[in-house]
Amino acid sequence: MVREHIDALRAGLRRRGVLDALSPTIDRAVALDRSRRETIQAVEERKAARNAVSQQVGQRKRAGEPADDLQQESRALGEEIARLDRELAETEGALSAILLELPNVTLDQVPEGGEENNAVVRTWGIPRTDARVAPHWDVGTRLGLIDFERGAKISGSGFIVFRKLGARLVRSLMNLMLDVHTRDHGYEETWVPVVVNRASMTGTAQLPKFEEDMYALKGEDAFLIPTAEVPLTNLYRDEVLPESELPKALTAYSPCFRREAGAAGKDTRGLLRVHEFDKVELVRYVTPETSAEQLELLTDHAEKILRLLELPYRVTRLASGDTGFASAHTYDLETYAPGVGKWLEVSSCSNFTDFQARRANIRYKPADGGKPRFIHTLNGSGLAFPRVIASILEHHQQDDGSVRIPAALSTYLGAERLS
RNA sequence: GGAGAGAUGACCGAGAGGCUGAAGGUACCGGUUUGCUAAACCGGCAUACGUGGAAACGCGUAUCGAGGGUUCGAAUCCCUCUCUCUCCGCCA
Repeated sequence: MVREHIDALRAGLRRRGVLDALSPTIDRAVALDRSRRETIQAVEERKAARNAVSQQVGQRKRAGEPADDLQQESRALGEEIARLDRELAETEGALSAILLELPNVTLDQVPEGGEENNAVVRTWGIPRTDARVAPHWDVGTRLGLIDFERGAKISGSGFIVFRKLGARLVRSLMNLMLDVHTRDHGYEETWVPVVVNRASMTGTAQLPKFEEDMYALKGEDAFLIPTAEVPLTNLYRDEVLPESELPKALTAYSPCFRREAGAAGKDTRGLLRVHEFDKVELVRYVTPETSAEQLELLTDHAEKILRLLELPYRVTRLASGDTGFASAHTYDLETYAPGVGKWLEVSSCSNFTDFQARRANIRYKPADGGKPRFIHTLNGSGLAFPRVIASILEHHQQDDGSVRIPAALSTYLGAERLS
């Protein structure tokens, strides 16, 4: 597959700005692929010969004739086959290891270059610019909604305890988001395990590249999910779906676990970067022809939540170099938090094209009866809670220090104001 | 956690070292025929990789849960693992 698209792959890597680093790797993959095919030919030739000889042995035995010479010949072939098979396994192992290290190729509308080329495609609402807004950790603590100290005590820094209306706020966000996505946007509600096996982590491409970023279970080859994308996308791993079931839209609430190794000191204050957080995730399984428009749809579903929460936001199209490893096209949704004076990423909506589908082997049977094809997968947060909470506590903060709760949320929370 | 049973094509289900890519049936597709909310008969009906070919298709290899082993030869024998079912234990 890579063999036929080698030029597209090189161009894609160049747009990400990683071609120079990965060029030798590609050369190696091409060489391994050639070697693989040569070895296959050699080994299959010998297997064909062995099969023929073994047939003759069987015939002679049935006829009561000795077959020692043929058995000798076959044994010799068998030894060669064993040697070539080992060689083949090594080559294929090396090749697939390389292929797992190669990122997805971004789509044409994605700008080249790094972060500096990210482009805001639209905005909604008006960010507050007054300097009188307190940061969310102050408000949250003062109103008794968040207990940072005890979270750190029982679990470590980056683990949050929500209390009273703060805890209820978390539950309200979950209900609001799930209700909107299932009722208004047609997603199937699911509830998934937060522990998954290695195959699932590989299927959505968290592995092998990002193993150090995740929590692994001791004594088992299992991990805590960094996002519900993992169980939701792996739900149909190794399956063939009828085209009539597409697009298939799934949503799930889940806690998400991230070690955030190497992120110490960067945006870590308060709720901005925590090790365990809650999120409602959106996943879509679609046909290749529709994935571009489906990304627009999914992104709008996520934006809808921000509008209901009356939080100003902007949508950014990530440049190639800033687009995630597995993604071909990503929109980031950021809401403005005036207390910390930052745009907070609350959702990342991506089209993975067939990148995950190849790894997870998810296909669909075309309605016209053709051969199964890889589907395209998309996902996005709809939304991640902590930064949304930070934004609510800051953007909706009143002069008297209380926090106004927008109407869509107050029905769930049972309160129109936090004070 | 302990004991036992099992895993074969879309599905059901045979096979118990070579003649099995795999009987038979169901479903599905094409055809014939009987004139009718259908039956009978005939034919077709896996995937992947490699290779040849413009293509139709041909050839080779692999695949009977997964991986290893025994053997000239494994769906069939041995080992490990995974999953399912039954019983016991434990538990929200």
